[in-house]
Parts: sequence; structure tokens; C-alpha cells
Amino acid sequence: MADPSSSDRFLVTAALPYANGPIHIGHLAGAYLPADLYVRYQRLTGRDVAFVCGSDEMGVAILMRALREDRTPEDIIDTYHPQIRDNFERFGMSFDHYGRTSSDTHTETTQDFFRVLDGKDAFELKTEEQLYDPEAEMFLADRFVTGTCPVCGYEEAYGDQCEQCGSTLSPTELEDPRSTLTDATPELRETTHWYLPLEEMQPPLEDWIDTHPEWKNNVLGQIQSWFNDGLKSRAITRDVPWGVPVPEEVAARHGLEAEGKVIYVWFDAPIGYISATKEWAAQQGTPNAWTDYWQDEDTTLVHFIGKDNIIFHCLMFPSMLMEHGDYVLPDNVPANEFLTLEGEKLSTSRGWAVWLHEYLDDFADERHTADLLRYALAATLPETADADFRWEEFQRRVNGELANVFGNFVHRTLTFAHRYFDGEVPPLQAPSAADRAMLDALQDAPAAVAAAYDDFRTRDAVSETMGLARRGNQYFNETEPWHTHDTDPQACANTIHISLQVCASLAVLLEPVVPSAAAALRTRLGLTDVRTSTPGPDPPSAAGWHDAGTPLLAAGASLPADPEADPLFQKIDDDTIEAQIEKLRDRAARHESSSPDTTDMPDDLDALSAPISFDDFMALDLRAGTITAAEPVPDADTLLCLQVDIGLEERQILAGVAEQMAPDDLVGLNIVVVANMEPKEMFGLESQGMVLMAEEPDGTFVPVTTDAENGSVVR
RNA sequence: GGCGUGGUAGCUCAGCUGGUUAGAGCGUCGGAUUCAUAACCCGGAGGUCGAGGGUUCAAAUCCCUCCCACGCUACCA
Repeated sequence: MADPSSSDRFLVTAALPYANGPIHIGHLAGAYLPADLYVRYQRLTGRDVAFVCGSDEMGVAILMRALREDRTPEDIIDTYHPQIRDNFERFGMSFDHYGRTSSDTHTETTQDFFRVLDGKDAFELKTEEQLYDPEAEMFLADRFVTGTCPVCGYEEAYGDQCEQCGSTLSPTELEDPRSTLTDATPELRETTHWYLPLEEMQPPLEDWIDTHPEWKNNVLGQIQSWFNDGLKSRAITRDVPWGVPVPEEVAARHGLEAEGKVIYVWFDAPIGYISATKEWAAQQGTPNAWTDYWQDEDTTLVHFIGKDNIIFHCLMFPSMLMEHGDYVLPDNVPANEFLTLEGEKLSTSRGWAVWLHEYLDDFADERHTADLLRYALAATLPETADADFRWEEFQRRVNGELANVFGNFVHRTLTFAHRYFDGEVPPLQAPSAADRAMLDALQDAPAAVAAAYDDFRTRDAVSETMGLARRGNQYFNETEPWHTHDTDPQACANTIHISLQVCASLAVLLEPVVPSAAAALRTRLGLTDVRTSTPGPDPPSAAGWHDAGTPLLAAGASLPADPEADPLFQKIDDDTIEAQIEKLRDRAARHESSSPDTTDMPDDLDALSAPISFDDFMALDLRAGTITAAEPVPDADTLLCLQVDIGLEERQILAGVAEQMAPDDLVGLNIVVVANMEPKEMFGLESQGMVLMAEEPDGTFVPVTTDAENGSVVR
């Protein structure tokens, strides 16, 4: 349970979006929307909040893409940064500042940070051999190397991962490695890099995490998992031509050349939060104000991220901040899980996503376009587990909740006020038990919703707020003003008075979720002197969040003329929803047919691999052999150590089949082995070949057997 | 394989520091009403709380095993 009075200054960050593609609903549900709701709520309570974000523009992926598309990295980020920034704005993200990591401020801030840590000897330097492209004259980052996957034989595996079989690789494991830049064969060269010795930071990190038992389960669980494995030193510099340069004097201090070395993207990216805060402070005309947010113990720092970012925000960045010493550590990192779409994982490469810019365009004709998606997503946030977004659910949220429950309550209330009370707030006199019960419920609402926001139970906060509108409808029905306006005019006046107060409170309490509709409602109520949820100061007299528990409208106040009396929300028709679903399926189908990539078919037969030449095939030396002995490998779960007679000699071969086969099942089998595999050591034992097995669709291994004499060549 | 998170009504989820008849919204069935965007309001039906053990006077809630989904990671040579 967060204590709202523990701090009145908040620094809130939302994960920096990577500037090589547009934003989709998964990003919004994971980090951006919950952050914006939280921040808007905090601002309405009157707290001092700085909400920063920005584009993450460094890193190898952007460089890769630039090279692949024959563009410059600057060109890529200059395309996506404005697009992301503008779409965030259209979606209603209320950042105090949205920066970018290609800014001068960011370069300076990152270099300063690096300099300070180096000066404190927080880093260690290691010299290792890495792949170097002699033609391009540069070291190759993992993803700049392709080659044959040693696991599945896929020829286009990347240096860090094989996209065919999903294996995690290191670039030096690839067979027949090639540079993606020049197609040259890379060579090994020595290079020196800075490492952050996270294993040394583990004890202080564990102590610190122990002070936060209130963090979300999924976050603490993930952290514990990393602690159990033991943190490892991570390289924080790279030899690539895109990134924040390693400061020359820092390199010189170690007798090294800074040329060509940059700070790795995960080191500089979180510092982007700091540089964005600096830029914001400077634009406010108070350049030093950023230190109030980053270096004052009374500040509450909250990082909103998706679950893929937990490690960086809960372990790496905090350890950097700890090592630096001048900074506050995050008070909470309420990471969300993932959003699925129509029951399936989002996949940008398969075209399975709803893009923010497309939504904004497709629904541009609706009233309060952004609010509709904000509400639907806010009600479905993957807070405790993965959650599913469905278009039909979206329609139901909009039609059934925003329009029917909230919009209709407002509409029927305003209709009465204009029709029977000359567009004025009628006076409240001698309230009935039902009237008082409604006022009591109104009084409790702000605190109840606030508690949910403070605890990062955003979904609850939203449903709790909508509950007030439901309660309003209930009250309206119960008091039957359409009857009392003939039989008991004062009772009717009381109903409309109180219903208007409920509308006014909803205009405040729903502001974080549906800011556009809430503003429209305030206009209709003539409610002007209330705080805004957007950046910038409010008049001291302005009513805020907790004032929404008491009547905000004065009796006799006139409501602005409302000749049209348009409902707040229109309903979305079935055709619109069907069109969206169809659009999604069409795009997925097109991606399916345009790429033969079938890695998402684990239970089916693997797709056929790309053709190879006869020479490629002849490079394999396959031999008939007999398994003469088999025993488990100590400590290994899947490996058996086999002795195989291949005619010319006896080989020791490790096979990953222990889960399915007992040693006795294998001894005596006449099988086929790959005799010219390069040896590989595992668990202290050398494997000198590979026993061929067919893998059935359900994963069952079937040995490839032969009756041929041992040593026979198999072609 | 290891670790993590989840598996509760047809659907989406809450409850899970053990304790009255397991809750909400939607859907469904029925009723009431007509001010309002065929909206709103009331009520009923509907659950072996993933499976199986165990602890306890008492378990959705604690412990063990297993199954499934997702994520991270590893020993597929």
C-alpha cells in the first residue's frame, strides 16, 4: 500500500520506445498508458510530477536496419522519432518532455555518467578476441555476423540467435561466418571493452530489493530468478559506429584509443530518462531543477515498463545509479506482462498487431478517438498476467460502458436539467435517504479510486470509477425524476442536483482515462475551476481529485446552452469492428504467404531448408557405426555419453537424448554418425561427432540405423 | 531441462497474510420501467476454484507431485 503523503514530488518514466518502428497496442498496454493514467491521476491530486520519456535511438538494430536499407541511422531515427512523438501526442500521452537519445544533452549526460563511474573504478576492462571484418575495417556486433547455425544448420543464423530454431548463440560459434556488411569472412582480433561487474553488485542489489516487498509478484519473481542464476559481468561498450562515443580522456586513462568505441545501448538508454529531465528543466527556465527529481531523497521515482525490461530497470540501471552515488533509486517498477491480440501473441514480423497510427486514422471520425482505445486498453491491462485484446471486447467496452453507462447517465441528467430546470443546477433541499446514500457513495469514490492508482491497480481504478457512473444510473432509476417532476418537484430537483454533482465528479475522476471526453463534459457542466491532468500549473483555487468527493457545482449555476445535446460517445457499429478484424487477418495472411518462415509451427513438421550445393553435401562425412557403450553424463539431464565404433576408430559422442532413451536402448545399435564434426566439450567430456536421429513431429527421437559394415561411407 | 508468472462461472478477470451460502463486468434467461444513445434498473440460472496427494477443526487460499499457457535461461554437436 503506497502512502500518498510520503512524497509529493514524483518522477515518472515510461520505457523509451526504440526508434526503428511504430508503436502498437502492446507497447501502449505494457507501459505507456498505465504511466499516463498514473501521472494524470497524480497531477489531479495536486502533486508535483515530472513525466519523461523519449526515443531510444542508439543501438545496433538501428544501424543494421540502416545498412540493410542503404540509409543512414540518422535517417531512420529522423523518420520514426517524430512519428512516435506525434502519435503519442494524438493518443493523449501527457509527457512533460519527450526527448531523444541522439540529443547533445543525452550524449553529454551519458558520457558524464560513464566518466564518473570509470573514475570510481566501477568498471573492469577485459580484452577478448572478437570477430572483425577486414574489409569494412570494423568489429562486428553479434547481429552483423551470419553463418550456419551449429544447432539446426540454418544458413542465415545471426551471431546472437538462430531465427530458425531459436537457439541462443555467440558469434564465434557460427560455422562459415560471414559479415553482413561486406560478406567477408571475419577474423578474430583482440579488443578491449568496459564491463559492469554486476556480480559484485548482487549483494547490495539484493539488500535493496529486500526493502521493496510491495513490488509486484511478477517483477520480484523475475528478479529473484536472475539472482538465483547469479548476475554476471556485462560488456557496456561496443565497437560499432553508432552510439554514444566513449569519452577520449576515459579511454586515455586506460591507455586506450576511444576511436570507434561507443557505449552500449542498454547503458545509455536509461540515462535517457535523466537527459530528458534535464532538457525539460532547461525548457522551464530552471536548468538545475532536474536535480530535485533525480538527486533528492524525497522524490518518488517510478519506472513504467513491460516485462521484457525488468532486468534493465530493476538490476542494471539501479546498480549504475548506486555506483554513481548521487541518484535516487526507483521506488517502484510496476512492469506489466504482455498483451495478446485476438488470442495470439503480437508479432510485428507476422503483421499481427494493431498499430497506434492506424487506429488513430481509422477511428478519426469517432468522437474522442483516443479515449476509446485508452479506456478499452486500461480496462484490459496485463497487470498480473498476459491479457488479451479483442476487437469485439473493444466494441463492448465502448458501447456498453462508455456510451451506455457513462455517456447515457450524463445525457439523461443533462436532458432533465435543460428541459425542466432552465439549464441551471437546481437547489438541493431536504434530501431523501436515497439522495443521502448517493452523496455518501460520491464522497467515498475519490479515495477508493486513488487507492487503486497508488497501488498500481490501474484496471481496478478504472472499473471503480465506472462503478460510480453505474451507481448514478441506479440512483436515477430509483428516484424516478420523470415521475417526481409532476408529483414532487423538489424531489425531482434533488435528483437532478445530485446527478449533476455525480457528473461533475466523474468529469474529474475519469479525466485520466478519457481526458478528451472529460473535458467535453466539464464544458457542458460549466465546470471551469478544476485542475488539469496535463503539464503546467493550475490556479490555487482549482478543485482537485479529492474535492470530487463533495459537490463541485453550486446550486443556481447555469449550464452552458446545449441545443444539440449530442451524447458524449457514439457507438461503434459492427461493420467497423469486422473491418478491423478482417484487416488484421488479411495482413497476417499476406505476411504468411510472403515469407516461408514457419518457425511458429512447433508441433508440425519443420519447413524444408534452403537448397544446398552438392559440394555442401559432400562436406559431410557420414559413417556407419555401432554404439558399443552408453552411460549418463553426470550432472547433465539430457546428455548420454556414447562410445561408437566407426570402423577406423572408436569415438566418444555426446547425444542429447537422455530424456527419451536409456543407455541400454542404444548399446548395440548400428547407426549413422557425422564423423567430421569439430569436437565440442561439454561437462568436461569431449564429443567427437554426432549420432543421426530423426525427430518426429511430437519430438520423439528415432535413431537412423543401417546394416552396413562399420566405417562405411553414407551418401 | 532449470527458474519465473499464471491456470477461478460460456467470456474477461477479482479473491489467494486459510474461516459464514466463492465475487464483478459481459453473455444468457426472466422481470420492471420509459427520462435517456432499443439505453438504464432488478432478479434467476451458471463454478469438482487445472489434476492428484498432503497439512488442518477448516484450503481457491499453505506444502508436495503432475499437466497446460506465457516469459527468461540452458546441456540439442
